[in-house]
Amino acid sequence: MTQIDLVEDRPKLGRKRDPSRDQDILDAALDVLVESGYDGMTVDMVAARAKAGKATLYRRWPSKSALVLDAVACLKAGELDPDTLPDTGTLRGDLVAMIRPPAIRDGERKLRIMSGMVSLLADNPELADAAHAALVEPRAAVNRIFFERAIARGEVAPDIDVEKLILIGPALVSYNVLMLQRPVTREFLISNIDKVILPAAGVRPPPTA
Amino acid sequence: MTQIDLVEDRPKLGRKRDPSRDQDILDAALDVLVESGYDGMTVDMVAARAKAGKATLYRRWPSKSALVLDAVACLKAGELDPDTLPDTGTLRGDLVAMIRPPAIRDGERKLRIMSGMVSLLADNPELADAAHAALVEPRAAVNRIFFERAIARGEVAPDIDVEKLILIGPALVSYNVLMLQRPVTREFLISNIDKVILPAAGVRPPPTA
Amino acid sequence: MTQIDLVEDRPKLGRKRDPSRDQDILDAALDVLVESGYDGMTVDMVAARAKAGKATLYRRWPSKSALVLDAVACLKAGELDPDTLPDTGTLRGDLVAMIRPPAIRDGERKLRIMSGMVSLLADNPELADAAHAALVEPRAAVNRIFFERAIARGEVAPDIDVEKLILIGPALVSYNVLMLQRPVTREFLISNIDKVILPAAGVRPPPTA
Amino acid sequence: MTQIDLVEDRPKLGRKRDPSRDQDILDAALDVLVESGYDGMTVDMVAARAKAGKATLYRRWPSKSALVLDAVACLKAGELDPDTLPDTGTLRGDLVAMIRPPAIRDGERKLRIMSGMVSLLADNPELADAAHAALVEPRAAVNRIFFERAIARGEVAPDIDVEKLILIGPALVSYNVLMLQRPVTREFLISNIDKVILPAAGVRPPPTA
DNA sequence: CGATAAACGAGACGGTACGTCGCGTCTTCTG
DNA sequence: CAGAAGACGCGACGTACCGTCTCGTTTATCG
Repeated sequence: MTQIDLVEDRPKLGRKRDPSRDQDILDAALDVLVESGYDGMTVDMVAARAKAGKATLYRRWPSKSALVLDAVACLKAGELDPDTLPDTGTLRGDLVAMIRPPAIRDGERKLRIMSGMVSLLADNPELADAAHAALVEPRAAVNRIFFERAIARGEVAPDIDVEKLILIGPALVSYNVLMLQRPVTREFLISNIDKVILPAAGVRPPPTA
Repeated sequence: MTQIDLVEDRPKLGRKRDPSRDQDILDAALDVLVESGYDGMTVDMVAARAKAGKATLYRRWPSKSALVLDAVACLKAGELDPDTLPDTGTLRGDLVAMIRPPAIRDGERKLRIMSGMVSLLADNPELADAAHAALVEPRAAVNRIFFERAIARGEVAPDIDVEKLILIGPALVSYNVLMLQRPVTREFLISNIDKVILPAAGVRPPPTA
Repeated sequence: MTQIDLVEDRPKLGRKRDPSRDQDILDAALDVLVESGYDGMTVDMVAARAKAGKATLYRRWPSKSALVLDAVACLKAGELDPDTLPDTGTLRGDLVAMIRPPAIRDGERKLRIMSGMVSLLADNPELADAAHAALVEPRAAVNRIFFERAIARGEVAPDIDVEKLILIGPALVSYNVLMLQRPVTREFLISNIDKVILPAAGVRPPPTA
Repeated sequence: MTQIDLVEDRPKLGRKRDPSRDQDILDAALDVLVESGYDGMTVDMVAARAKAGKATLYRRWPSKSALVLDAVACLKAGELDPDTLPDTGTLRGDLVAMIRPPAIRDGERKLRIMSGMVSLLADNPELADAAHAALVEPRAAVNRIFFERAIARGEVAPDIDVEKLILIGPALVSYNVLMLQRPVTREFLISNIDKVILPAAGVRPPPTA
């Protein structure tokens, strides 16, 4: 992702890079990142945890920040499997069904990981793309499916701005976690749905909300 | 803001702190911050730019992050003067009237400055409060005024969650700038108002939108 | 010695270098050098032993080798005090009187220390001068005194090449220790005097030798 | 020399070692050694220069130092051929006849090469032996022949310490080159003969010296 | 003659030391 | 005494080298 391969048809002499080292190192980097935070993380820590030499790391990534970003990019959990998505018959039902403790924890973890890297994104546009594809897009894709189902059902108008609506939730959560340092609770997520997302989608929330 | 004064009644012996140095240093810090980013910024850079010694900086702020945060906190432009706020008679009119190129640029600059500090917030709750008070609250307060006017006018229902609504805009903008690295355009801000904020407030947007 | 001072009349602002650190560091360097040898010695070891930061070392010496050489240059023991020199009345007596176990051990130690640095001398002529002044010259000066006394006594001809004669002993010892890795014994030193130095000086050695 | 063959009766399967690589590598090692000095030399440099892989080097020599020592050991020029030795009829004539510009240059080159390895000798006694056999002994052997001739001629007493006398010259030269970093000149070598070696041998030097 | 075992060039690997740079503190001198 | 200048202890960074291991290829001997 971050290392650009310029070679065309080099005869590939010499020992090949062991691809399994990549994953070992990325795993180690994630572990250390979660435990120590970006600033507290050390390249030597990662190398030691992965039982690798520092040169092996720097042969693959040009800097600590590139390594960390790649590690985060590989976080994409498998929650986006369309077969396991809930299908409750209503947009609200689907959105609420996605609120599960494991998902909350996973999202909060991702966000805290991201927090150390926001400053890196400004200098590396392509890294921002990678982070987006890895962290944002999977969750947005789930929402996109829900909205498309709702449009097919006639539950929401077909001319709504789906791309904007699917980002409202992530945006509100990110803002609360990163900027306001508030925890993510089920109530907060449900109020986001009922008070912002559904109205924006033109859906009347249930009277109890 | 961040520097806590523990002294009570020190006889203030010797030379007194030159208060003008504070502003010089903060200005220098902002300059360097904007030019080099948080990670690229050095305390020595700031001291040299302000023609100050490092000890003078550390006598006033306990760390680089505190200094930077204070510098950012001083960015709060005077736009929140209630007398200069637009009053167009409609909620949408007020919100749209706040979209002015200088404000956009200023906000975008603040956010990019903030980007380097997101990681600091996680470790320093009080810094998070300070950042919130300095950067988020002023803009939120303006929105709060608009919403309260709209409630007084009967334009929106009095039971809406004002505190949540006033943060939708900042959240969407932050997310787009920091996470997605997208520029802030007038169209984007207006679509936020018409497609998210106003529906969430229960106000029917104009048919042209 | 190794750090060349280019300044002329700089106003000497800021904190001064603590000269006592120089000695602490040199002492630590010598300790580590003797314990671990040149190749086994680490800059971090020296810094840790001296309770100094690596930057403090590198502020004073441009490299590990320069530091080590300076440390060795400071080895000059005070054995060359003219007042404590033996004066036996004969050249041979004086030379033999200098053969004392402590001096042998000290000389052997110096040589072993030097062994790690011979390669450094080739690249740094001025360092070679320093090493010579510190390690060779003191011993040579003692010999010079003995020969001048002998000349004054009429024991040796006044036209002998004193500068060459005073180096025969050090040269033979160095060669045996460094090249041949042989130990320095009293017998070896005495045979040097009787079989090489005295004949070269035109003095008939005693019949027992 | 340095590589010890432990095999007994291995069926010598597979491809055999190409003996020509040995010399290529040693030549490359010497080139790099002379150009860069011992510390500046890298194993990769040698391998690249010899168009060999590092494994090929390490299959033949256990370490960089062993390789270098072997390379130096192969420097032994053919000057020790007894048939080509001068035979002038006097000890001084023979010794002086060995002073030829090519020999001076060769000796100086050897010594500078040796300078990088002195530190290795302390840790590797067997390497010291090898170095001695390769670099010292050939020259000493020539001197030994000269002295034995002189004894046979009755020019010197038969009870002199030949083994010590033959090392005076090498010792003085080594000391001047390695320690004092002085060049080797014809005058220096002749004065060694006339002022040190011949007196030590009990031979009266010519009155002109 | 084909299989097999080892040597070969190339270069990735784990490890370790180097020399640099940044942070936050301490020291010296000047106003 | 505050303040500018800068040295200090500490520790992470990114580089370079050593000696080993792994590729794919070449070469010699064995079955």
